[in-house]
Amino acid sequence: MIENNKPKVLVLIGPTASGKTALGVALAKALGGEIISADSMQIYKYMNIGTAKVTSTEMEGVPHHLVDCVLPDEEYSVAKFKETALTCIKEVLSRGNLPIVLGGTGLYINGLTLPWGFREKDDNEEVRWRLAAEAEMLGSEALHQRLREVDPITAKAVHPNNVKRVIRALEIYEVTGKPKSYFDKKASTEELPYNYELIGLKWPRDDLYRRINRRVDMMVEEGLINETRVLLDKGYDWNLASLKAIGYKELRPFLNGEAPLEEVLTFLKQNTRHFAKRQMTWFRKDERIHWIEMNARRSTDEVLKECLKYYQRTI
RNA sequence: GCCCAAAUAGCUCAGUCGGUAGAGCAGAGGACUGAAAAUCCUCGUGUCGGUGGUUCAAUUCCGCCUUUGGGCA
Repeated sequence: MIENNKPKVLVLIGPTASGKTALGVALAKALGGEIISADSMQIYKYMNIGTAKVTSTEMEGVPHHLVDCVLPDEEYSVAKFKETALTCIKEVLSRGNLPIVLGGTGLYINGLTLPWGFREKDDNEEVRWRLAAEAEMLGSEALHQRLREVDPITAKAVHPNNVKRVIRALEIYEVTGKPKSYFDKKASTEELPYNYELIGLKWPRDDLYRRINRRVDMMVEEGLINETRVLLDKGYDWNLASLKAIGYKELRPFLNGEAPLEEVLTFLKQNTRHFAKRQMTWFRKDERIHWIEMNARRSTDEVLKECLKYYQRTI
């Protein structure tokens, strides 16, 4: 641990259904903290059950930020997240409280806690749209070929089939006139304003999968289907990034009368398991993370104590 | 009881005109810098139901048995 006088920020990560929400509240109460969510879906309003958003009773009076503050059809991004999260952290610190960043969106966690400097706005929906149409017409290989010409470094790192990322790289080039790899290199010199202490929750695969399956059933009991209907009634459509969240998009065939509920729920559980696996892949390689071994027998109190012990050691 | 069909990877099923077999899904591993709960990449040996026979060689052809469907009584 390098000694400096940067303020400490606690970061709690883990896959879905790992118990972050409850532990976050417990930590905040023990340390005088406030929660700053790093979750790309809990940010949206009207999406409560499906995103397993904290309820006001679960908060137990602990302030939660960056939850429930963007409309499902509003544009959002890592860059915006980083900007608002940094503002939030500053405010929490000014109140003399500990900022606790909590979430499972790996991109957001890295965007905030690694020296990823985001420039002035460099995304452009129109360009993106046009490139997508071109990909459709010319094929993904042709688009990748074009990227190879303007930015061979990025082209090498992105698989031709990953059209979305090929498009993004070309978009950066069109909007800024410079290749993506140029910015990636440039950003790495940014100095971080805080000492981020990362704690991760690690579950045995089987246990986590069982928790996921159980939680999906609970979501349905709590009214997930109705919540989805309400979103559609409000005029939000299936093409929005928000409606592509796990828990909503899987319900579509059922709501259209094309598939029985049971079938659709099996698929939803499966997608959630796949997602959890991807989250674990993302975080596993991050050597900054201090892992807490979870299992069904450990009480929240015991886990809390372990987290506190680790946190206090870093002071 | 008789007739027909099926039996191959955890599941659903291809296939081998006889030279020991491959897809999808599941599962596992991985990538990730302004959509990320998104997007994408890699990984397939299993008594080819059992048992006898024909054959240099049988998962493949033939007989019998078992199980599961379906039909006829």
